[in-house]
Amino acid sequence: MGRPKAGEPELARDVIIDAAIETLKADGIAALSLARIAASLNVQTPALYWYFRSKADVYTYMSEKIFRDVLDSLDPELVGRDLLWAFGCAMRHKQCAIRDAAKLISMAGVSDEVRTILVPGLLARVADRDITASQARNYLTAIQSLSLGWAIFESNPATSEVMRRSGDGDIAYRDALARLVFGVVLGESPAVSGTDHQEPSS
Amino acid sequence: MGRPKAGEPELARDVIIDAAIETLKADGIAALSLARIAASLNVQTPALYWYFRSKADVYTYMSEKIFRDVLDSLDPELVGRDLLWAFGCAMRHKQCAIRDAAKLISMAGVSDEVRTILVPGLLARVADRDITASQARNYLTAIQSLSLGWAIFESNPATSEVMRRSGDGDIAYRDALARLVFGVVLGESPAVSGTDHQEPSS
DNA sequence: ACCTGAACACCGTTCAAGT
DNA sequence: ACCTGAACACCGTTCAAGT
Repeated sequence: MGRPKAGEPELARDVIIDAAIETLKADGIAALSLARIAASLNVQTPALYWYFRSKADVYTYMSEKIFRDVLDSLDPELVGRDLLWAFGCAMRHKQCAIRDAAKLISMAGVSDEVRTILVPGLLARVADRDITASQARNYLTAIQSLSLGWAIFESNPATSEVMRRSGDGDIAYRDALARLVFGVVLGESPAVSGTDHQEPSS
Repeated sequence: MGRPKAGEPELARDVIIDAAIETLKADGIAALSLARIAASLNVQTPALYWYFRSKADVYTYMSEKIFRDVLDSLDPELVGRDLLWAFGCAMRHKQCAIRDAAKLISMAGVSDEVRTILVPGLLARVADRDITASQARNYLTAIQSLSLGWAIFESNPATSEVMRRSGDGDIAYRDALARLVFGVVLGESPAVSGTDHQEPSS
């Protein structure tokens, strides 16, 4: 391993992205360098430039992969506010599962796939009976903003100390999410099929 | 300039932080290096290490300065939800005024001053008649998360293209903020003295 | 006390060269 | 087509040395 191959290639875009996300999980975004990603693949750093144009490019596709995983975890039956709620829960679930995922997303660009296919597809499912296309965009922006900001706040040890270090962070998040999505003011979660996230069926 | 001084010092923590924020405004966070900050002060890079322990330290105090400016812009009479609303508006106003302010905050640490004085002071003012201390923390977390995430989303050119490129971003933000703070579902801004931000009176 | 100059390890990126 | 090795500019950080 590590020497030029004459057979099938050693790397692939998916392999690199997966390794990058594993490195992110393990060491956080501060340590996420191309050198470390390459080292985890037993490859020299410039090898990555055959598959990606820049480090920013790697970030973009890491972000796409995370977003796609979130979408895949959603019940395809869901529409409207129920879909928004499930999306908000799944987004938070993913950000808890991958360390610094929110910071990665905040630094990363948006791929063509996400911009022209995934987001429009999601918006189309959200725009149901009583939600216009414009409202769908606004709701989605609010939910993504809330989940992104919340994860970033929680990742800061000083902040999370201020903001209480018990297990009620989830409750507080779901409270805020419910206010954004359903307009309810307090307490009981709305009646939603699959109030938690679902794993992809594949 | 640039040579060791025998008189009063050329630098000071405030001067450095101000120069850093000006550099941030001008060139964005990607170009915010200690070398650039030092160059804008006609000083060598290691000089900054006399005043700050690390680049992270500089970031922390840049963030503190921004937070303090936001707090200073608030009407000291405000309490409870009215204060939360004004804080959410002022936070957004500041993030619009300083490029990449949200990304800076998301990367920066929290200073002792912010953690032990400014935030507790704000929380004490928020916890009014019908808001407990615990609810105040949760509300504040939600508002800071929303404003932070919103600014980050808007800063991404691809995202803001998807999310409509008209001037209604402000309306959408205030809508979401109103749902978080007051629980109202749509439209009219609540009756609040000073629905916009105020400049510091000093 | 306050700042410079030189040095170090690390990084992203490019590119000729190997297979 | 796919990967290495060497090189470049830049970065954060340390530290002895100057005033």
